[in-house]
Amino acid sequence: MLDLKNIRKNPKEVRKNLARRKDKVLLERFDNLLKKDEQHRKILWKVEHLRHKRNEKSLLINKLKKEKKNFKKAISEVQKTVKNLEKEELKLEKSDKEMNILLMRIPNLIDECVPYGEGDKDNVEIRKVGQKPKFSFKPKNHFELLENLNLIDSERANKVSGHGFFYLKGDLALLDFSLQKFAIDFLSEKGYIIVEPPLMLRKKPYEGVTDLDDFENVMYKIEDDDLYLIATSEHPMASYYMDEILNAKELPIKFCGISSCFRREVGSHGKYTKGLFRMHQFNKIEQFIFCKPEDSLKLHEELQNNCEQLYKKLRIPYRVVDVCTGDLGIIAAKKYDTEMLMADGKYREVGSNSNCTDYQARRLNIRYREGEGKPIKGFVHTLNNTAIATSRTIIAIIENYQNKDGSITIPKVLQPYMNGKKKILKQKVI
RNA sequence: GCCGAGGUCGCAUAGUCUGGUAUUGCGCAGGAUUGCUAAUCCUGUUCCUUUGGAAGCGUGGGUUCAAAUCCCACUCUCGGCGCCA
Repeated sequence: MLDLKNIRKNPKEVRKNLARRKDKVLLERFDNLLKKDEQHRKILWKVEHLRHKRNEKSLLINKLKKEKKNFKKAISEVQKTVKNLEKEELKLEKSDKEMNILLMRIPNLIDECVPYGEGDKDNVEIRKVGQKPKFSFKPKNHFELLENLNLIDSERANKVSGHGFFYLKGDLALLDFSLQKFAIDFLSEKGYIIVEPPLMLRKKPYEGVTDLDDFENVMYKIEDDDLYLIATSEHPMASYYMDEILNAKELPIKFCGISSCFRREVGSHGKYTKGLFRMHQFNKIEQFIFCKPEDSLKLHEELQNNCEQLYKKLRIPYRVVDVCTGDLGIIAAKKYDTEMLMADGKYREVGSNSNCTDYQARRLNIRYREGEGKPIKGFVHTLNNTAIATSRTIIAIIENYQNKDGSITIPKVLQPYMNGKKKILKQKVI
């Protein structure tokens, strides 16, 4: 959510920033917001005026009552005002709701250096790291490899849970755990606090952390309860401090979240869906930071550096792209995507690093002050980046580390986590 | 799940029975005073179209000219009991 006061103060500047997205509908929406705000304040003034009239009369009634004078006439007089007020208050309530929805749908102001583009095709490559592996044979897709090794069962998962679910078995399940522990150890050493959050959240925190459209397309709702399965641990970590005031002396606060993630993935059929790339449920180690506004740019780079170090240690070729205006989404002011090289020679997203500035914090009402007893200074900045999403990283490992006989070499850094095993071989059928 | 107590502005606290300007202290900001500091005093500390208004007492309804206060529902926290991997 943007600061309405700032919009009122600098409507032209805000409009200019939004215009960089080259989205006509958005600009119309923004102009509509400005118009609505003007109307809204008129209604507000009217309501307050009527309330004033009523309050004055109320005081008079009280005075007459105390003086044991007749107050019946005053009451019948004020009733007209009250009726009128009720009408205007309904208008105000409606206008207030409309304003809120409009404001919630205005995206974050984008950082100056974000490149312009219409979609993910226009993202700008910043760097490419690692060598493309050379195979003396035609490399296979991870799903085929995993099926041949008896490490995955999608048919039985489909039978019991439907499309998009899998049983990971044997060394594949172990590889998943190993990747998580590898990332946890790395971040823990850097001082990130390990957090295992709730896997379900109420609607209120959810409205704070994400775009409203996500409710239909992404989130699973728990029937009979006001609860949603989390789509990423970013969400429970961001809402951890909801409605709280942090002490700047404690900032930045760095979290390393561990969780399964649940996504409905509505409308993403046909987009490279075979196998582990798009699952309804996967595991992710996530980095999350609360910080002072002046530190967020620098920490955004730190988060980026962290995940790149992990990928370098795993020796998987990757590239980093600067996400363009059209692919940025609503919450982030600036975003880097990290993409790993897959067997078909294409780079695919494995992690996403967002600087949300104060947009999320304003929605969640997370403020800070310079010290105990000092006045509230403003909203904190929040940032999040994937450390390792196991499923997608597993794809990259399987496809980049495959051998001619169909076995998979385990990356050196993961071998200690895999009981010293160096290779994944065909498992017994079960 | 049951019983009990509670939720008041940044923090603490009074008011709730018996409806009538939300009290007081602390913190913070600005000003006055003062060799400096401290103390003291004044104003402010949410929103608005600011010589003035309005709102705000966990949330949402209701009753009323008027609700922190009365009624209903919900929610969270704490304590006790029950169930439980």
